[in-house]
Amino acid sequence: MTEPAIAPQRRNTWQREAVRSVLKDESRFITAQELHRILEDRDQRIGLATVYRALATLAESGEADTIRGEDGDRYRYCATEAHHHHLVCRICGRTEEIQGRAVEVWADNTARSHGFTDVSHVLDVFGICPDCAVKASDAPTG
Amino acid sequence: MTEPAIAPQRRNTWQREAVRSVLKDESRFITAQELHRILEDRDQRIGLATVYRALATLAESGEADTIRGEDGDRYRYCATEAHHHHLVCRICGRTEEIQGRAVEVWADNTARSHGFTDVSHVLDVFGICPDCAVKASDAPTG
DNA sequence: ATGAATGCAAACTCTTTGCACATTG
DNA sequence: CAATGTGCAAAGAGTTTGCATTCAT
Repeated sequence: MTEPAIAPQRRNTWQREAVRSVLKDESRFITAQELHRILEDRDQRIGLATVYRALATLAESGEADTIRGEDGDRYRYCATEAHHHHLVCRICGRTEEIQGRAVEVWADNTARSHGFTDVSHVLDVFGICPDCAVKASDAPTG
Repeated sequence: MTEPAIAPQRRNTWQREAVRSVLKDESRFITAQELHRILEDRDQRIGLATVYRALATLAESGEADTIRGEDGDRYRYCATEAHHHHLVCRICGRTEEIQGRAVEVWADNTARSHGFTDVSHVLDVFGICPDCAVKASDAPTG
């Protein structure tokens, strides 16, 4: 089913480490371009293409999670190896990893009852985080 | 909170109706370009930009659902007005609308326990539908 | 009539790729 | 030293937009 795929060797370059580092510092999903700009602001000169490639590699190896935003793919460092979901702040983007055994079971059963097999699912929860809720109540009407 | 938004007027053009029609015939999420090609195959000459605009309008009004695929945004006609999720065949794309009260509650509670408010969520289930499962078992090894 | 919708092409944004050069193991 | 990774710029893919024209109301 899957390709013979000889596991490609991976070299440790400072670029790749820099990308990983930024990802670890962020608690939200960010785009390749955002990450690239962050590195430039730190005077870490790196090619945009390299950032794209590094992120793709990290995602492929499971070190990072991906979601598609309206402005492109977003990446986030994975704290948990295990299957999990995300609780994302609609305003600041801050993200927390959450789990829900019940949901896994529900998804599985529902799909099976429709005759589907090989079931998987995507689930993300959105809301406004405590910090942003406070700021919002402070904000003027306009 | 929301804009004053004077409800924009909508005119009934055959183009918009054609897009709606294709969408109703499909049981899967399709891209603007796919839909455009389907219309061309029917000798319905229509601008690609018009298809994009029509789909955006339908999505905005809630008549269609959207998801982002790797080849762009995909649309599907909404059978249910109410909140629902999708069970999508990973092979043929066929999609069924499903509901799960339990999941709604779980998402809400989980988010709240993390201090999040104004909660919403996105959930899609993927699998292989009965038809495709059969075809797969028929298929040769290579 | 009159303004919303269409069609076309140009413009845009995000992402990928070809290739020469630099690096890692 | 051989395979990988990097950087840059050009190419791709999907989507949006400006504008003159057409059409629904």
